[in-house]
Amino acid sequence: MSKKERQQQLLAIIEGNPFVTDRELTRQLKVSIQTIRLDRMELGIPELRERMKQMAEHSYDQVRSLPADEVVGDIVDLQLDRSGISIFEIRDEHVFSRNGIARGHYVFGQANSLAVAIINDEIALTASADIRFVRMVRLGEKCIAKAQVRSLAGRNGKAEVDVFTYVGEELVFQGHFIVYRSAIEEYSEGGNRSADRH
Amino acid sequence: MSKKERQQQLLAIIEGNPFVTDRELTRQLKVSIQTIRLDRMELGIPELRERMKQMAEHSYDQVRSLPADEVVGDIVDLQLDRSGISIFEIRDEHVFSRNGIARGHYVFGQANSLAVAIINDEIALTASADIRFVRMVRLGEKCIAKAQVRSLAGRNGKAEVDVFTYVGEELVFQGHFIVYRSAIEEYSEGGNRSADRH
DNA sequence: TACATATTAGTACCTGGTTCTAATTGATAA
DNA sequence: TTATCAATTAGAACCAGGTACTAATATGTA
Repeated sequence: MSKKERQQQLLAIIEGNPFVTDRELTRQLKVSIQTIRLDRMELGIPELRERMKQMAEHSYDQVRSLPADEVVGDIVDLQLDRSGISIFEIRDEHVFSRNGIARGHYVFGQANSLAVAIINDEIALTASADIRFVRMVRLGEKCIAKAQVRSLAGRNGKAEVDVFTYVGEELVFQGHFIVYRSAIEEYSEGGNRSADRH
Repeated sequence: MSKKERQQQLLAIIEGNPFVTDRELTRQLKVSIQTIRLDRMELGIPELRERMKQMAEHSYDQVRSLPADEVVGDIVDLQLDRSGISIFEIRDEHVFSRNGIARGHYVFGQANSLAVAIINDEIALTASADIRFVRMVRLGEKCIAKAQVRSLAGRNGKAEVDVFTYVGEELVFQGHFIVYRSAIEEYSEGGNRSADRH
C-alpha cells in the first residue's frame, strides 16, 4: 500500500471513528506509531484529545443554544387567553438541504407552540388542528406567527386558537387549533405553559 | 467557607464551564489542588478529559442520528402511491424536559414526512392537513405511522393521504393530508422525495 | 553506487490527571 | 489541657496519549 493510499485510509478511519487512538491505528494500518503520527501531521489531523475537545466545545455551543428550541420561535408578544406573536427565523437546520425549503413541522411547530403558550393554564395540549401551508418558506425567511383565541370554554375544557403565519406581508401558513386545558390524561399531545419558556 | 459551600461552588463553576482544569479551580476557590480533587471524588465529577470525552461522545451520537431527521422517522416499508410505514422512537431531544411528553411537531413531522415520501413524484409538498393528537406520546415510546393513499389525481394534481400513528395497539395520532405533486411554485410547504431519504 | 524518500526506533518531555502515603492544621469533646 | 478526629495539604510514583527531536534503517531511483 502506498503512502497516499494509507493516508486516505487513515482519513477514512478517523472520519468513521474520531475516537480512535494512534495505537489502534497502528494495528489497523500495520505501520509503526511514528508513521501514523507523521501521517497525521501531514494531513493536519490533531491528536485524539484535541479532536474530542473540539467536538465537546462544538456540542457545548449547540447545547447552549438549544433551550430556544423548547418552544419553536421567540414569543415577542403575549396576552394570555387573547393573542400572541412569535418570530421564527428559518435557519440551515430547519430546511431540506436539497432545496432550502423549510420542513413543515417547524412551521407547524411555531404555530403549535404559540397556540399552546397563549392558553393561560398550567397544562395546555393540542388536541387537533386544521392547517394549510399556503406557500413554501425558504432558508433565511422570518416567519411571524400571529395567534388569536377564538373561543374559550371553561376550565378543563377546550379552546380554539387561530394562527396565521406571515413572511413579510405574505401569508405562508394558517392553522385552526383545538387546545385542551388542564386535561392531563386524555386528548393530548405535547405542549405546556410558562415553565418551559425561557 | 465551609466544605459544603465550597463543593456547591465547585459544582456551579464546573456546571458553568465544564472545560475548567483543577489548577484553575484552585485559583478560584483558594484551596489546594488535592482538596479540589477530593471534592471532585466526593461529588462524583470526572476529570476534565473524561468530561470532554463524554460531551464529544454525546454530540457524536447526536450527529450520527441527525441525517435521520431529514425525514422524521425511519421508513421501513414503502409502496409508492399506495402505502407506507415509518417507525420513530421518542428520545430525549423530542420531548418537553418538564414532563417527558413528545413535542407535537415531531409526531406531526413523522406523519407529514411519510405522507410526502409515499408520493411517487419528483417533488411533493404538503398543501394542507387535518390532524388529531389522540393521546399524548411519552419519552421512549415507539411510534408506528401507517399511511394509505386515498386518492390520486393526475400529474400536477393533488393526492390525499391518511396517516394513523400507533404506539403498540393504541392510536395516538391521525391525520388527513393533501399533498401536491410536481407543483414547485405554489401551494407548498416543504417536503420532497427520494433524494432526501437515507 | 550515491542520493532521496519513507519508515522505524528511541528518548525526553508535556498535560492533566489518579493513587497512595504521610504530614499538618483546626476544632471539639473528655 | 490533651487526645481525637475530620479536613486539608504535600509529595512522590505512575498513567494515557500524546509532542518534539534525533538517529538509524529500508527502499527505491537516477
